[in-house]
Amino acid sequence: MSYDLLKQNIKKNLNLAETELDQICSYFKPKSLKKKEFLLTQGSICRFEGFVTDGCFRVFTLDKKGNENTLYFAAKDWWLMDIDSFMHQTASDLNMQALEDSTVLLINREDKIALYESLPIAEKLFRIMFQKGLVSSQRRLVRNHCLTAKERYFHFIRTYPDIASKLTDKQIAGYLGIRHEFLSKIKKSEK
Amino acid sequence: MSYDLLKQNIKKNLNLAETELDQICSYFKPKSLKKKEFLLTQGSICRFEGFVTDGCFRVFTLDKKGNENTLYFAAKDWWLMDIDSFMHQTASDLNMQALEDSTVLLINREDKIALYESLPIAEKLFRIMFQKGLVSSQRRLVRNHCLTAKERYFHFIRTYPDIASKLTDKQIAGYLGIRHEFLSKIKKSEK
DNA sequence: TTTGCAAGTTGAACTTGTTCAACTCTTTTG
DNA sequence: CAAAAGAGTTGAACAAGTTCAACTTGCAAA
Repeated sequence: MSYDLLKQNIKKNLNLAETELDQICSYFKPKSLKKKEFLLTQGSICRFEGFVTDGCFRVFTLDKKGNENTLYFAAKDWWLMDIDSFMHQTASDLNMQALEDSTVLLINREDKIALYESLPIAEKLFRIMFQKGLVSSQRRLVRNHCLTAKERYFHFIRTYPDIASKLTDKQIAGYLGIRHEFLSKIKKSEK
Repeated sequence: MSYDLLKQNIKKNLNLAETELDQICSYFKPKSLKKKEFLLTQGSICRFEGFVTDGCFRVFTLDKKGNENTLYFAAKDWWLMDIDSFMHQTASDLNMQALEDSTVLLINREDKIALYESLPIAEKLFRIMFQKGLVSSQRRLVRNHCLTAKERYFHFIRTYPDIASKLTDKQIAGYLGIRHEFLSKIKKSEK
């Protein structure tokens, strides 16, 4: 059952009682998407926070030059959200596209607020989750400055081999912040 | 009084009662540092979370090549912490140096845990704070990929003119992820 | 099966940013 | 005040990454 994966994920952050886990899960509704379908598009308002139970998503923005810049990938057991757009109900800068047939568990804004109110320990859970998210985002910032594109590429495929194997080189390049032609040259140079 | 600034900062995130604000503040102890003094050095364990009431800090890592990569600046009314090292009491990758004579309010780990236990709404407060921190970190990641060094420079000095004015070009370059010689050329090219 | 389209490769010319060294200008500090 | 150290500038050679165009390869749809 897909809620088990969500429960396991939560328990990695905070050890909650089974009833609390059930209560949290009760707010989440499953949704399936076909490959290439969008869960969110730039300009619209993000009305959910999501947890991937199957498949994989790509979260990216389109800049003025038309480049697709990937903020992160969300595979099975990862969270998926536009925090800012979800909290303030403002237009999102992000696109979320399924890279394969995928399923997510979604919670909407009213239910998220209700969850925080009915189960105050959920605040701690998400406090811990956002804390961890901030740590990894800051680490990535530092890596982007200290490492060359080649070093970042090998760091990525070593750290997330399972995700990397599902991606095209174009998608990986969009995450590394380089053009796919250059990634092709990187791969040729050291093999 | 310096606790007023902390209270105002907290209220920007969550509207708490005066007694709750007092309770939070009671855990924070002031500490003053002279210009160039370090609040934390790479390799040691971060035993505090801090809030700057006066002065300005630079939070950076030293990479293998000897480059100082600045993660962020923390001026008056900003928070200052190594989340990861503080939570897990592991060696920090960060250095925190006062750029001028400065004062911070510090809370240690035991007191932070006690705060969360005695005042559960503090979880919500920090959940919101970390959420906002994650949003701005992710925005910066995207900017670093979409914008050129020149664009990032002008974005920085326009967004944080008060902080930028306190910094040397070397320090700004360390934040932008470029060498200070190149920043010098950027400034010459468009003025 | 064929067609077509997206993914990946390659080369050449180009732009962005680095490196190093020499120099000037300020700011500390003894 | 003098001396030294740090901050900023400049130029020339270089390295990293981009752009564009042409080509190949793999894959999906009719």
